[in-house]
Amino acid sequence: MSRTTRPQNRKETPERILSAALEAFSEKGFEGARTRDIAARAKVTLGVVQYHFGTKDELWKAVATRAFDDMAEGLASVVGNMDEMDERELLSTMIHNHVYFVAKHTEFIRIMHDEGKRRGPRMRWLTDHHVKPLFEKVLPLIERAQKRGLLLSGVHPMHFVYALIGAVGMIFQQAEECKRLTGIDPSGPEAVAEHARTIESLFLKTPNA
Amino acid sequence: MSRTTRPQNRKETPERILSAALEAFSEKGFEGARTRDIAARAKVTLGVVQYHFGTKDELWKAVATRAFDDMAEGLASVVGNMDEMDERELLSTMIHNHVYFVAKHTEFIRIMHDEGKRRGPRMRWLTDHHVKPLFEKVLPLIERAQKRGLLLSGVHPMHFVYALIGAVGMIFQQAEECKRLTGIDPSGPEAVAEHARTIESLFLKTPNA
DNA sequence: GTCTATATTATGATAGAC
DNA sequence: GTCTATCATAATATAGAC
Repeated sequence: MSRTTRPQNRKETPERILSAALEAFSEKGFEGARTRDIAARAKVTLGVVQYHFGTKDELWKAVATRAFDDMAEGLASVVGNMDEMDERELLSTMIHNHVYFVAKHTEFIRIMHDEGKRRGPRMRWLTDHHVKPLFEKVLPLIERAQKRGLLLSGVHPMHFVYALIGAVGMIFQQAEECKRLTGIDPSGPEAVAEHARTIESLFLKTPNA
Repeated sequence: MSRTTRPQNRKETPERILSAALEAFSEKGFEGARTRDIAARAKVTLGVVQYHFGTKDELWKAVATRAFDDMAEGLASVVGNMDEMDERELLSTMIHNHVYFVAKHTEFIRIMHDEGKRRGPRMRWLTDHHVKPLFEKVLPLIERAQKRGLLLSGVHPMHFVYALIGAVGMIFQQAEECKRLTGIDPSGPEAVAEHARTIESLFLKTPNA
């Protein structure tokens, strides 16, 4: 019905390539992913990928940017209407949202933690362009909540933040291992809900203490 | 003075190769690491690496086995003399030891979390040979401590365990990012101590509750 | 915009001299 | 046990036809 007659490939080519690249980079890492494979997943040839995105490195940056924007957007939407809820409720919502987001977008988290951990140009680029801006936005929220006794105080927020994102993400990052280890898929609906409860119990202080 | 006259290379060749490989795999991942580079770091040639360890895959397994054994050993030594301390003290010691271990052996943790997260033969091998046996040894300890109210109860131990190892390890796994982000080296002595305190406060319940 | 063909490079693995 | 030389393969990147 639309302008073209392609039957199933509703998405435009660059979008398909981006999705395919996200999958591939997430599954295999930057070095492990093959541009030919990405092209094949997107049902195009190598030349097309390079026509749209240039080098493998530029393709990776495009993928990382999209992944990060999606995550940051989720957080921002909550912070956006801060005024409508009390602070404890806000933090609880943020934690739950984030657990659900990470569970639903395992690939994103895997890419973040994949290159983010290595000394190298991609780690520097990712940190400078995406992680640092987000970190500096979240930091004051943490510090205020610490002062009000809603979060563990007496420690540098850095420790709290890394403990939190590690606690939230590890089970999903290691989802394949977890499945083989326990037989349970951590991304299943009950598991996600239980993980969110676990994280909230551990990290958000009970009001009546 | 010893049998040979090599000036600095006290360690035997296979041992040097193993150390070099641990470094390389940790920095670049399995695919990113180059056997030629590993050989160069160990001050030998490619042929020598292959003489001692065969294929790249076998070399990786040797590295992973050594890394895992080192970690498991630390835990076992604590559990070994359980009887001499009360349970709370035991858990506290385990947590602190583990934080210090991970901080000191960033490479180990990076390798574990690197292949452990991908579907593939290395993940399966690692899980079956190392992760699962350790997990099954730790599980009863967790469950008992949950029953006694020392750890968060009412959740499947799986969630607790992954939250804990994530909270402990993420800051060290992402050490390079953390340095660039905050200017602080999380593996420095003060940072490690503070992280251990953070983890204990978050995960080990206070006795007077 | 998409494809094929080619250039260039570099990998893991092998074979054999010393 | 260590080295060098080489093989077979496969990667990214490029150039140009359609």
